[in-house]
Amino acid sequence: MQLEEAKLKYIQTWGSLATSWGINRTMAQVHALLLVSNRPMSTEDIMNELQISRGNANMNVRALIDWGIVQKEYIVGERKEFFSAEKDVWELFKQITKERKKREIEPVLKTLDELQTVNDETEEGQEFKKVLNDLSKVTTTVNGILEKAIKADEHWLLSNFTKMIKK
Amino acid sequence: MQLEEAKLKYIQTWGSLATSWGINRTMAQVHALLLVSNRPMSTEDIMNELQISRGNANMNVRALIDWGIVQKEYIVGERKEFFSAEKDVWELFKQITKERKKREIEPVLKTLDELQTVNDETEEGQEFKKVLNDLSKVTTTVNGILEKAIKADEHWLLSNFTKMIKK
DNA sequence: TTTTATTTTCAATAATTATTGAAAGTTTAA
DNA sequence: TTAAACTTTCAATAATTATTGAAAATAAAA
Repeated sequence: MQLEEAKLKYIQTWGSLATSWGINRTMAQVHALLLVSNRPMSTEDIMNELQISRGNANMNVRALIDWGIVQKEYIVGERKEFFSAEKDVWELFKQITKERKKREIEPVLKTLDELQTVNDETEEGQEFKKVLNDLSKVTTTVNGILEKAIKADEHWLLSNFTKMIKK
Repeated sequence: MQLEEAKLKYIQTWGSLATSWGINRTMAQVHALLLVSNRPMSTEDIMNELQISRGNANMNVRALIDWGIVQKEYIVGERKEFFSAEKDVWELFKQITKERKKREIEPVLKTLDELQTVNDETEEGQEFKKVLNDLSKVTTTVNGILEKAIKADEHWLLSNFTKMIKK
């Protein structure tokens, strides 16, 4: 397979995985493009490569910057802005995890906590509380795993975790 | 807060979390409904509670059964089918993880492997391979964590993992 | 200044995904 | 059998989400 073909396929693959996890396809593709590119790209470059509109390119690049996984780069003698992506994929994974944890999981934990205050002594009420409680426990556990993964470094994760779970 | 109100809020919360992770909102709501219900429910019950059509209720119940997190129940003297959800939320989390791993992550790993065969000795080609390789490593690691989490029991996860990461 | 290059915004539109509802299919009971 | 109860399917439609493109805003150069 040729390099260009492989890059395209990679961009597509990444785009569809993202889609099935609720991430905008273009956003994932822009990111993949910056990841495999060996030089910073301008909005125009991105538009051309992915065949998308200026508005779309701009919005998604901004979103990626918001997520902290794409940076602006200034090139001397150029007026345009250029963009590049963190090449360390583990770092990228951590960033994404961190953001989604904050944006999506933590608010749910908060709501679950609030719901715990329901005052109902019937059997049904008690069962509901039990489900809520279980759910909070699992959500907290998952949140904790993500939290630790974010703080851990790659080496730790690959070695210690593997060692421990094989024990 | 009253029990019924709390249940509704719970169903909504679950529905929107699901949506942001690429899971159909109704599917999550049907599941939440079965989870908080203390008795098996028929398609009609589900239709009424969630105010959705018969087709929608049917399709989503089937999907949940496919995912292995909802079971059919037969009630003596009743001709209709009834449904109930696994009340053990950790079990539920494991099932979902297992399915999504199989359906979504593993195919990506396969594609990434294929792309590794790209034959390009330029610097650009080598960099691309490096990105691919990093990505495979992270994806494999995540896949591994999920794998082990699926096999581990809740107790293990809550105790050993926490212990280890605090070390 | 004024002009030109560049970025951002957002209403209109397109694409995708979810839902309905009625017809067809299936199962059980009379 | 036949009829009634129930389930499944799927084309049509609605709802949601993504994308365009041109106008407005901003920044740099003349």
